[in-house]
Amino acid sequence: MSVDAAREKFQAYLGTKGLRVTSQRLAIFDAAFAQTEHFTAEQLLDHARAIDDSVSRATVYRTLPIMTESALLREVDIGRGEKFYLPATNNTQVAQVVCVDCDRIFEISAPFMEWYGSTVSSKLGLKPVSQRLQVSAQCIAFHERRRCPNRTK
Amino acid sequence: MSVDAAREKFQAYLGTKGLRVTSQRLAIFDAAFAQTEHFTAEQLLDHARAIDDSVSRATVYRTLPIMTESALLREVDIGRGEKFYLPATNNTQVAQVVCVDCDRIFEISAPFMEWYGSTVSSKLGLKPVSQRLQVSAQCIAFHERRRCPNRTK
DNA sequence: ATATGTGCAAATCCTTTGCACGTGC
DNA sequence: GCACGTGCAAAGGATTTGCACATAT
Repeated sequence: MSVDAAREKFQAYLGTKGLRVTSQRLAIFDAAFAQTEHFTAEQLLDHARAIDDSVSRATVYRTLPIMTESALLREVDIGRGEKFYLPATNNTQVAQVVCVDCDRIFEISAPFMEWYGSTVSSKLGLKPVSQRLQVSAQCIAFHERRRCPNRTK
Repeated sequence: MSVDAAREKFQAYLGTKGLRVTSQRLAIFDAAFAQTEHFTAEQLLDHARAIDDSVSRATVYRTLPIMTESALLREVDIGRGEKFYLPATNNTQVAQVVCVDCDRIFEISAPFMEWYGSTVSSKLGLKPVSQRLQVSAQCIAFHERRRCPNRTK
């Protein structure tokens, strides 16, 4: 989905929910869809402010749920205090591999995850809503040098 | 492993690490191993204080990492703000199914998880450290009544 | 016109930490 | 004795919220 198509989807979603299209929400949207990596709320605030410096932290936090509910963003919680976000693709069956050396998050297709959720839930008399699979891992070759080849900073 | 064996393991672990056996640590240990369900730090504090009312919140938070490092407790983070703990079994390949209606956490054996972690990590040139698989699910039969058959409270 | 949205700062929640006193070894 | 442990209260970091003002529809 192109950024333009996504932006239209965002505006359409706001309309159907009786929510308004504001300059701040558009700035936050544009900032989010300019990202190529996972980002935090704080990073999103910085980028959104570069577009529209009236954007506040509160509005970022209020807009993120709207963008995840409308399936424009996917939220990734790897148990690190802060949550990460990513422009959503149509594939929701995705696992994360987190490098403990560089903290980078790799998204990996995990097509069996949904099957597993159904199998296990039905045994308990439950209906699966979502599932997450996360692997923590460390660099092999570079571990002794205390440096990760994936590290960018 | 019996509670007595676990308590000895705890004391042995403290010894090898140059840590001391204190009445507070023992009270926290006993409180933890008296639990049959997942518990939070706050709940553990309550139960530990019933055994030894000098136990403080700080000591609970300082003791929990010791008990997880020594593999006596397993920490379960389901992305709910607070972490849950459980006396550890020898099976670490366990997934969680969380009922969104009653918040109850079910532990399910997931023997393939480790295999998956290795497979995916090695493709990225990483060495798997740990993995977690969690399914959110809702009650089928009782959902319309807004009540969960698993709910205890 | 008015229901929604906004920025600000204070509040919240779980967890961690500095410090002076207490205690196992 | 002294290193390690403790309780208390304050600090911490991410997120949420109350309020008065602003604005999209």
